[in-house]
Amino acid sequence: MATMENERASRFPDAELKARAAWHYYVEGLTQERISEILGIGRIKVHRILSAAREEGVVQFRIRDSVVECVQLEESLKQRFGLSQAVVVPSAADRSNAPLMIGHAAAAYLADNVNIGDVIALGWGRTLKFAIKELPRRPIARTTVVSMLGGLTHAQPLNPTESAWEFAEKIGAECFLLPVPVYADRPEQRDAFMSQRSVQDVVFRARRANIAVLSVGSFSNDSPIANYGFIKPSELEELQAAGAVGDILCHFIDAEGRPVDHEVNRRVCAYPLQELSDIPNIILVSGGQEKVAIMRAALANTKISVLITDEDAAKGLLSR
Amino acid sequence: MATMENERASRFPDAELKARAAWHYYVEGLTQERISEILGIGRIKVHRILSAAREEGVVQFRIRDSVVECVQLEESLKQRFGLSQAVVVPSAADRSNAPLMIGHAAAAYLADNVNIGDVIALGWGRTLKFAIKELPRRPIARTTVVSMLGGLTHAQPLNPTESAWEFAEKIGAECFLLPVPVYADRPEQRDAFMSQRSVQDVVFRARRANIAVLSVGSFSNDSPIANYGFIKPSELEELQAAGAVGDILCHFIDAEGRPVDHEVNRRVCAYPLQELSDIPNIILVSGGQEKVAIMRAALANTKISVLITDEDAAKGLLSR
DNA sequence: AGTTTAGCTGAACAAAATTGCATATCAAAG
DNA sequence: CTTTGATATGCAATTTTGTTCAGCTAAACT
Repeated sequence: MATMENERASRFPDAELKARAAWHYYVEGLTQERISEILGIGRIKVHRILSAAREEGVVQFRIRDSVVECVQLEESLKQRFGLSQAVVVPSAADRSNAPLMIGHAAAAYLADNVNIGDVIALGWGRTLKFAIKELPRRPIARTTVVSMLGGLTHAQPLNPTESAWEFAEKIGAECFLLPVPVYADRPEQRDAFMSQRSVQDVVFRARRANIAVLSVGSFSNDSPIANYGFIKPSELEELQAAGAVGDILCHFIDAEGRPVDHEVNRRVCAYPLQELSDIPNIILVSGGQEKVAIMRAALANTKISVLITDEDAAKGLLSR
Repeated sequence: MATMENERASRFPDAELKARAAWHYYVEGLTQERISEILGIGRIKVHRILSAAREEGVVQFRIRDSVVECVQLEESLKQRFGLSQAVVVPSAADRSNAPLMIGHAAAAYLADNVNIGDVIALGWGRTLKFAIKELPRRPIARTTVVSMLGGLTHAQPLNPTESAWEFAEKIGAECFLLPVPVYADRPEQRDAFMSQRSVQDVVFRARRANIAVLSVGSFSNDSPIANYGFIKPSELEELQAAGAVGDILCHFIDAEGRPVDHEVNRRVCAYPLQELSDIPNIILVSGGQEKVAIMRAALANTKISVLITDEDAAKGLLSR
């Protein structure tokens, strides 16, 4: 197996300093200058170390009180969509921060709800990436993480394989990956890939998962699926023309949640949509205005039991 | 029962705003000015709300990476004192912040280690107060908190009764208090108090606890036991002359951990020291240079199983 | 050696956060 | 309707934090 270059290495490899500085700054409440004296380093370096600590999730923030309005939305969502649980966070003021905020909440949820022995089937998306990043690194015995999606051929920072690996590493889980590209070049190749013994084995494990964590993608142009270029712009247009409102597990579906009839959906190497129902507890993590349509579609045709989202999306889902 | 004035009410009763502001500030990383626009309030008010949020523990900070040197100390402590677990945090740069730092760690420990059905016997101290304050408010089913100490007659911010109540409230536990003063005026009164049916009942419950959380006090002059004035300065001197190095559960003990022979120890209304051995899992939370002697004494004569402390104290305990 | 390059560093500046203080607001009491 | 006291607000001065940039060092390359 090739060397696993697990993201660019931190600029400050000295975890000791990061942790110490973070303690003094966040817990003890000292000023950065004071910390620089204590640690015997420059003030600016302290600042940079603290930034790195936040960046890497060495310090985590947890907001305890629930926001009243959000709690109401949670209740409405549970009722309307038959969820067992809903988490609604305040919407990010800055649109592009939505994944950050929702990911944060998802991390908190997962930290509290993954138990010994759980098998987690994992989807993919920017929001999930943030969730995984913020997950505390605490081993949970006999857990398993199984990726429901193939990988990207050229390693990208945002990659199903990478996400699953990182998740597994955080909770000390065994990790199973689909050793195939997300999209094969041709449908026949997809079938060939998927019928591989090793692939079938991983899909089988995913089917036995008790938790699925997944996200959905929209057609907005900052969507990774649009930008990474494994689907041609022309195909994206065709998909939309065919009624697709977005993707779930890289399958494009229409407003009713049904896969659209398009070649792309026959090239995808992923856990089959219709088999999601084998997984008892499906957690959908997604939010932001632009995701409302695809979220509604996903909710319509998949038995989601937990929804983690933001106010904007929650209101959008509940309107009309 | 008199009205329970549970600490001065927050200056900003609007939990909604606090939570929202905290999300935007800590999770999304917005500036206070930007938040003031979003929430439609003054910039300075945002600042004050955030302060209140920190103050009240609405936001919590968690530092994930362990500090290498601390981990080594933890190992040494476990070995040297036969502990099942040890937690060592960096020492506060500012001496007076030690309780804050250690309390933070204790809160994290308790949050992870209190389980459904646990019965927790609780001591008292500044460090414990901080620990309780930082504890996340999450109900844990069928838990019980039992105070091992009597209360202060004049309500003080730092009060065994208050601490137990707050702890119980945080985890949704039933709460049992010792309805007597910490120190009776005369030994005979102590005996009378302690033989009360209601008191015996609480002591009995404490004896059945599976977890005890306690701290120790030293003779340093910022120690609450010295300042609150229920022990006269002359008595404190006598105690020291008699060999006492500090107190555990308000019993004064010598360097070997044995109660000194002094009237004060016959006036204390608390769970009896020698019965601590009935509680299987005793967590000692304390730290700072000046506590080394009393901590060593406590460790010598009580089967502590978990020690939560700081670098200074850890080094002190391990030296010689 | 001479040159290039990447990585740090801190000085100087810009932005943001914090605090003390004066003023404004409001409700209860007169 | 006024007074009074408590509380809340914002201004301004100050401290702290964040950012940019130019210099420095040392390893890598020619």
